[in-house]
Amino acid sequence: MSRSSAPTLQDLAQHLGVHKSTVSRAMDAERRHLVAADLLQRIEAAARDLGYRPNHAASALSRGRSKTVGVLLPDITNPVFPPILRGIEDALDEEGYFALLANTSRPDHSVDATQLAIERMQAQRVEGFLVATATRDDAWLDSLRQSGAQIVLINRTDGRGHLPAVISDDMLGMRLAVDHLVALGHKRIAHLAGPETLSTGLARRLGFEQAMREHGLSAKNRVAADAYLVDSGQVAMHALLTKRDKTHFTAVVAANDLLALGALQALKQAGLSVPSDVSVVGHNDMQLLDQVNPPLTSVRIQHYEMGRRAARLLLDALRHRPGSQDATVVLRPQLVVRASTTVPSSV
Amino acid sequence: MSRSSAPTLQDLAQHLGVHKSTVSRAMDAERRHLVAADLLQRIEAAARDLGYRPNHAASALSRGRSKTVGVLLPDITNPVFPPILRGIEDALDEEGYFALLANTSRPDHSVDATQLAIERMQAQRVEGFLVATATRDDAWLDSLRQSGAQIVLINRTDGRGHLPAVISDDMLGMRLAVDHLVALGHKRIAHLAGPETLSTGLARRLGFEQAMREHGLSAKNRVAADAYLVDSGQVAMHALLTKRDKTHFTAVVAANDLLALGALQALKQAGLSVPSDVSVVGHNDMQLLDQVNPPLTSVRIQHYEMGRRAARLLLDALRHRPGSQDATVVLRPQLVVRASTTVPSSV
DNA sequence: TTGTAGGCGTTATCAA
DNA sequence: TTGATAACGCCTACAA
Repeated sequence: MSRSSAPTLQDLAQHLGVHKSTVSRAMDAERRHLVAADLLQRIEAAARDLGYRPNHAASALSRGRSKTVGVLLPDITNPVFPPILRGIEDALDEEGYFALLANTSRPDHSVDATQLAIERMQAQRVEGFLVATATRDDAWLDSLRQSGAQIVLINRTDGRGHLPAVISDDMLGMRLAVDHLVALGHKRIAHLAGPETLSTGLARRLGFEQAMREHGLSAKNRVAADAYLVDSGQVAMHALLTKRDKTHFTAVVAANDLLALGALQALKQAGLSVPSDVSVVGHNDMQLLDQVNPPLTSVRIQHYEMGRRAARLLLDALRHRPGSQDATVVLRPQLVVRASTTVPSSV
Repeated sequence: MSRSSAPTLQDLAQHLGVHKSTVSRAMDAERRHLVAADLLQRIEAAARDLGYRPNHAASALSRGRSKTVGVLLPDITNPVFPPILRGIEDALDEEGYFALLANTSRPDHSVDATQLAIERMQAQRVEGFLVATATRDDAWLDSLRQSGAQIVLINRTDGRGHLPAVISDDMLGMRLAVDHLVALGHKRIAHLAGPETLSTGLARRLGFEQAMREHGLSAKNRVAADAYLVDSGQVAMHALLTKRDKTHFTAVVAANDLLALGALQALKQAGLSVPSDVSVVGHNDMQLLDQVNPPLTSVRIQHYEMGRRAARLLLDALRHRPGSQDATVVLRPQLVVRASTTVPSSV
């Protein structure tokens, strides 16, 4: 009597002396009302007793929906992504979906990890893609889209802006940072920019320039880091420091927290102290930023919400719900003031 | 001629005038040699042309393997888990597997999130589970195991130690911390313990006690935090400070980095400075710990390796490979000395 | 070396 | 309200 493998609809049906179609109906919330109330109860009881578990693979095959979406991240180990992923999974969870994750940045740049990941995901018949790895010139995004895949971008947009996306208002974020510094009395403010291959790098640089312009200040003091990494920030800051004399600026707005941390190190090495000599502002407000030395003023981005909204948008599209298709959702950042910014010492 | 949906083996076969079984064989590395070389070439070419993608749901149904494993984490947002997950995914990736992730700690403790996650995963027919959420008295783990599921624990063990697990040597970790402090000249060392419902909390407390005993020192100075959180650490440290006079100890070994950060805050509030008044050691060496103030000495755990090895162990079990089944892999931690520890000031 | 037939567990469409 | 039948796409015998 002990079955070696999991019981099926057929087993249940046989056990109850009804047809499997009936049991199938009983299992589906949408069609449960077509089944007689008492029979329904017996079926549910039997399902519990025999420990019935629906076989997703069979259902996926039959209805052509895998209840699965692909998520492309550079690297979950980068502190901005965990909250985004958590937001995605919470939203997917509500509709019974799972995320298939791929970390596309690999130590060995042997093969195109992105392409491989996409192929594996397509074999799994994911119903759509959430992409947090877009650069401004990704060809694969276009061809993926043209193959009919549903896509929602997160945090970054592609070059054309053709794809639906959920991002943070990067221009606004930079304005908040600049306004804050100007209010403190700063006039000579430098920008530690991110890579311009990423939409965030570009948008934040533009945002910085515009904000400075609005205050009638020069935005010439700039370097770009080649990646959003602490080391890159340190190198870039160092370059900025040696390029000009040290007192050429009294504050630095970094395009990203990791860059800001690198800047902190470079400033320290140059014998400058933060914030008394130079004020520093980061971007993202990632975890533990309140514990560093000094606690970093930063532009807080709604990472969790970004993931959640993106997943919702994708699910809406999959259900052919009206939901703001082909829309770009722009979330509002917020300045978090901590100890790394203060009034300029030497005016 | 344009097909609306993805081409199948059947489509390919028809296109080539062969039978779908032949095409099926050509697609499988294990049985490819049974197909004539020239035919194989034509099949591969056609597959490329038509853009054939294997349908995973169909193959999963047919062979009863989903190529998917379930991963249970408390919360990916906790900084210890991203590297573990990355290790898991890198290992799974190599064998064509995907991870289905569930964050079991939810703001609303409405229903048992773990139970729900497991059910959803079982419906997806995951082939096994990687569990990083075990407490020392989890009943569900036993019943899951008894239902025939393959399980490998990560970072924490269950109470009985019946299940295969990959953990860090917590006793050794504490000894490294204590030895370091004793070598610096500390004699009165306190322990900021973690919850004893978790195997790590217990093992680290025992490790602390044993290490102290080996040095002929008293291990009486202890408090336990109720969770591995900064706030809990602060509260617990505060309790320890008020319970006795402040100079009752010259160093604190925390069971976890977040607790150590909380301790840092509590000490600061009490007007004590680290490390000149009190030395502090953390555990885990999570990211950015080198950026906090002061940079924290900590016991580094091989998180990435832990995830990777656990996933490998599970895959080995699934393949019925000999692989050290039912074994517990214990990884070696390493002390990372930074600025939060120094010689005791008042001896 | 290739073809045939049947089944994996579920859902959809009809018919009763 | 329930039952019968035929897919869904692939895989595994077994036969040719």
